Amino acid sequence: MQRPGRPLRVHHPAGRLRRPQRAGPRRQAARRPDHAGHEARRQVRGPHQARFRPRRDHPRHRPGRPQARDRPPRARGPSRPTPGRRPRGRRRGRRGPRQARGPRQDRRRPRGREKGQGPQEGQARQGRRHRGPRREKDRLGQGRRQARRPHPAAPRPPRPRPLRLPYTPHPSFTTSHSATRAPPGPAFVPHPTRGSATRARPPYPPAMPGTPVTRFAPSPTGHLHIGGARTALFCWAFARRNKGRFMIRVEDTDAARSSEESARGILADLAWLGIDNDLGPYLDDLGEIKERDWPDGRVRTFFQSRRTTIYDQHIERLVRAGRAYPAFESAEEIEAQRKAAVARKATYRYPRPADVTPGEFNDALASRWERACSGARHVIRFAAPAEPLVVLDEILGEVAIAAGELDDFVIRKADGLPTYHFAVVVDDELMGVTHVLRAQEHLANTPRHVALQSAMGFRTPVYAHMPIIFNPDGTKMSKRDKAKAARKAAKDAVAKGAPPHRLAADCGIAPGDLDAFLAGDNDNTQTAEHLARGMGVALPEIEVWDFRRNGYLPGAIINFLSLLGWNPGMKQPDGKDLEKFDAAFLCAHFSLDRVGKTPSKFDRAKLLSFNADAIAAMTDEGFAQTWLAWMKEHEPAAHATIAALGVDQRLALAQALRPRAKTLRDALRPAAFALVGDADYPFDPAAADKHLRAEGGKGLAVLREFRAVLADAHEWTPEALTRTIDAFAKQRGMPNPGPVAQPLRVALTGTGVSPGLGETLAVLGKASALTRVDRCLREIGG
RNA sequence: GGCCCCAUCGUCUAGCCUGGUCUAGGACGUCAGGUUCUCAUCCUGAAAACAGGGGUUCGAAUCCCCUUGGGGUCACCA
Repeated sequence: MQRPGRPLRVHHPAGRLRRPQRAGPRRQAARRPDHAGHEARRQVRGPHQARFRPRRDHPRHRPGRPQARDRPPRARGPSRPTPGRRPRGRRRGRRGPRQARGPRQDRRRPRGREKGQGPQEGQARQGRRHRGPRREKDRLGQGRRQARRPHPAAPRPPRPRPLRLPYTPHPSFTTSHSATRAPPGPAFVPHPTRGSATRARPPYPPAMPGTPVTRFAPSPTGHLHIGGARTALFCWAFARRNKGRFMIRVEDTDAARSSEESARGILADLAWLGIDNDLGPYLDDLGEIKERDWPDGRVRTFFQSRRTTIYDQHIERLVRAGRAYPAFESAEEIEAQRKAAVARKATYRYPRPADVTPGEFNDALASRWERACSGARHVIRFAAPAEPLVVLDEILGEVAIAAGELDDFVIRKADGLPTYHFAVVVDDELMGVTHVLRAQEHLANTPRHVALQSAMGFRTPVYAHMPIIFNPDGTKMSKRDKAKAARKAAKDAVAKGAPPHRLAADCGIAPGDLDAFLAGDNDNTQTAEHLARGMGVALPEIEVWDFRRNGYLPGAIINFLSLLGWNPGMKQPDGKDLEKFDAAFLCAHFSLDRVGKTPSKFDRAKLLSFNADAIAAMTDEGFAQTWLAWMKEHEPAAHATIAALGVDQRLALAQALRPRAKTLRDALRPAAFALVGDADYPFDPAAADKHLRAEGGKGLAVLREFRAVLADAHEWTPEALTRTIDAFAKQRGMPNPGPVAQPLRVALTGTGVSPGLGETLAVLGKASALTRVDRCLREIGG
């Protein structure tokens, strides 16, 4: 057991991977009362005692701290040892050889120790001179930190020790679990999307024992959120960069909201992005979910809902160790208490029952356990530790949480399923996860996890909390945004006089569902989408699926997402910042120490620009292929028409469309002329007036003349046709081809806007082009 | 409200760790020109930021403190 008042230190499974204690955690430094006091302490305190200075040393907690103006003069000069600095801003406090200053000599000291009592005079100075090399290339985003060793003369800091519990771990913790329902299946089957060429030689060197294992753990309650995709991407890139393994685990412990269909969709989106996993579920060629385990088959299934037996064993272990207990209050009772607390502006914390003594499986707990086992409805709560917790975060630095902030949270719900906190901790341990990269919204959960790990004797993985992605307006990007947008559109429509029952019928929604949705009773995404489709309203793109459907390229999304919170920090030969790169580049260069702390807003305009550039970078052939494949999935009718075109025509179309398409869906609009029959498009009256009828039908006359030229053309390619138009204009003494091009454009497409005429003619083919011109001359020319 | 995190152009960011080379660089967007058969692409240019205050220093975007602002989290959701 930890001594009270002493922070629980996290420790890492693989000692060599573990970063040494940071010397410059922002917060600890911030607690320094002032330079003078600091200076004195720096001189006299040995490194190790300093490490356990509890946070009560914060200046705010210490009365009568000296003010700045009371400071004595300080030593000057460039060689003056710099006091621990407060890291600020991006990356501050996470780079540089801080550790070598001597481990935290100026930050932590045991409670009660006063200035001037430390034995190691001058230690800090020495430590500083023995800094590790600068900016050395880091693996695991930690290399720089590894270089920061304490000075050899410095006493070794005490090793963080795992908490011991009065039990031996259940054999199931390290071996296979026959109780789980997972099919046996082969261990480590090759990834289907890697293709046969790479099957013989894996694209990534084989993972060695002790290499990092990251995981992406989605909850299958809907599509893959774009923020989730970023998390998955960084986890994946980190694993690839460090020759580790990337795992997917399905957190489906919310029985009411989880579905296998969602899991399938998320897996498909991940595969579409090109994020492949070495461990956990994947989709096979038939779209069936398969799982890939460690070679020794230790996990069996990565679906948490199938692992309840395992969680139950750990729950019992915890209860018998007196670190968890059954509680019998109903959810309603708790809710009432919480509301009451909120009403009197107090923070609600679950009050630990008087008969529960942490660490003791006494009679009271035994009878609670018996009552629970005999079927009484209950939850299991964790007896949270009373001591303060400190969590090391690769991105944020050190995050401390005061004692008593944690209450006895629920670890197993009344339905018998574990809560997120518990399942995560158990599975990260059992599945061999070494690095947890997740969104910053989980930061506040981390102390719970660390406390749980300590209580269970588990290792603590390396944590890295990534900045959150927001909407441009600063609100959190959420699936609810879709519901909000749809609700607003629908309410507007109703306000303008559309009867709700008509709206529901038009959109294919049950009237009751619509009422509930409009009233804000639920944020059902499906209802929102039906509504949007029925009303022809575009919903905000929030999920990967939205971007996929709207014709974004996975490469552009990967590139854009990478830049949300990370950047390579490299220049191009022309001196500009490097920001266009592919997934392979990311896998080669990703590191945690270039991940920022600042939340970012999701700028669709920039993503659109990235997508347009990605399309511009394709070949015409590649574009034609990708576009066709996209249409087949999302616009089958258009696909049928375009697929019927000849190869040359398709290529001409690609050539025409590619420069003016920002997305694959975008290409549909300029392609409209090719999607209609020769007699099926109307002539835009305004365009016809302007380009054909104006000035006494000048345009019509030119068109009539050019029709003859067209009829004589034998080389029917975009380039040749463009030359024909130019030559015709020149011959007629026109300053530019406009006077012939615009009438022709209206004739061929019905509008004044279309791709280049060479391409347009080539796509249509000679017969179709002449038919269209004739029809125009007939209908407009009379 | 408690606890925690964050702070450079409108947005994404470089620079910060290791203070001077920063009259702060790039990208997206915006605006103004130009090329072009329309639209789009493309080219050139411009406007645009170190949140505020204090401290340390010969010198602060950079180190320290405070304030302010933004965000996260406080579930039998994950």
